Amino acid sequence: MAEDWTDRHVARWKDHWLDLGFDEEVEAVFTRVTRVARYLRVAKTAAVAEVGLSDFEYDTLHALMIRDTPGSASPTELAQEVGVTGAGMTGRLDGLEKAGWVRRIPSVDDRRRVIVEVTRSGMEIWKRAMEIRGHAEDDLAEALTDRELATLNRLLKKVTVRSEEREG
Amino acid sequence: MAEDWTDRHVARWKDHWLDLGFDEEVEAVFTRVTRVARYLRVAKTAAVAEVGLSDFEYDTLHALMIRDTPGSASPTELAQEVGVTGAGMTGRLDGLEKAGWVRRIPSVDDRRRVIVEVTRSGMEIWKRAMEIRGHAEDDLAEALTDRELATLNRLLKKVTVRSEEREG
DNA sequence: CCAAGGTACTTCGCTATCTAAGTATTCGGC
DNA sequence: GCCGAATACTTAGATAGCGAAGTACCTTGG
Repeated sequence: MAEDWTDRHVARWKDHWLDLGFDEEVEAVFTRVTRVARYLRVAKTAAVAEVGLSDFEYDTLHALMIRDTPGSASPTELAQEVGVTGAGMTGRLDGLEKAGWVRRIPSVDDRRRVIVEVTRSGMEIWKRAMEIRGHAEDDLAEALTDRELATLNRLLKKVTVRSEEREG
Repeated sequence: MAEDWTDRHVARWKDHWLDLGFDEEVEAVFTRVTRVARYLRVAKTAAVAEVGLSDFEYDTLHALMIRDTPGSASPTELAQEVGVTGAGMTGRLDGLEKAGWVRRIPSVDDRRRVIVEVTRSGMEIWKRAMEIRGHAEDDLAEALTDRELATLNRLLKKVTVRSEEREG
């Protein structure tokens, strides 16, 4: 199999790492994970741009949709799920609300709270973006057989389980 | 094996995806890749903060060091390698230069060009950050046996090879 | 050898996001 | 039942990064 960027990277740095105590295999795995994630991010950005969404708009709508209570959440919950601060989420929601993709509803039982709800048009644009994004992912997945995909999934899960332990 | 976030995510959305034509296994794999990358990013941020570097400072020094010509590059090359625009790199280098971690040297044979060079202190702080970051990665890698790590690497490479084809 | 176009970097104005502080509301112990 | 602490969200000010325009320099074709 041909070389990838990571192979060249590792070959170049093998010697330098000796005194840093780096494990070649570990470095390669995480370099590849990071590079796949980076590719996915760029591909996603391009995909969602096709329907007129910017990256962070899609991410916010996506977080809103894939919850236990799809299409409804508090700003704080959304902020945690997409990994931005509360202030950042306020800004995102301002934009989404102005575009008509979500609306803010004051909570009745706790007047500090706000309920964010996706609108019909918000749901629709998200679905369209999802679809295009899915094609990009399917295309990448074709690099693997079904069996390989299952193995990859199994091994990755071992890693995510540990990472989620670490996150607490 | 216990559930991870992705398992719950997929279980929740299986039904909704039917009409979007999503493959459960593909979605799970890329969700996990993204989540591992996110964990690595957060862990790296914490690691490099310990030596007093912010994320983007470390990334820039790192790109400068892991090249064919370690410790020396043009702003444009660095910008491409870390994935920011030229303007962004100008800003980053301003900061790094002020901190004394790199210096800008005007090129003699082409006076449009600038050569960015790491300084002694820049190299040292990068190495210290590298080391701490390495521990975080090793810790995560312990979720796998050597054999599993090798398999994961082999399968991930198939994916990166394809992604690099797509990137052209 | 000069003009037109390309390249390398920087500056400028704008946006998304951050931290910290502010506002409004609810909770909990006395 | 009240007052201090906690919670939910927003506002304010600062910063990193983007795209586009600007500056300086090099290259190339006539």
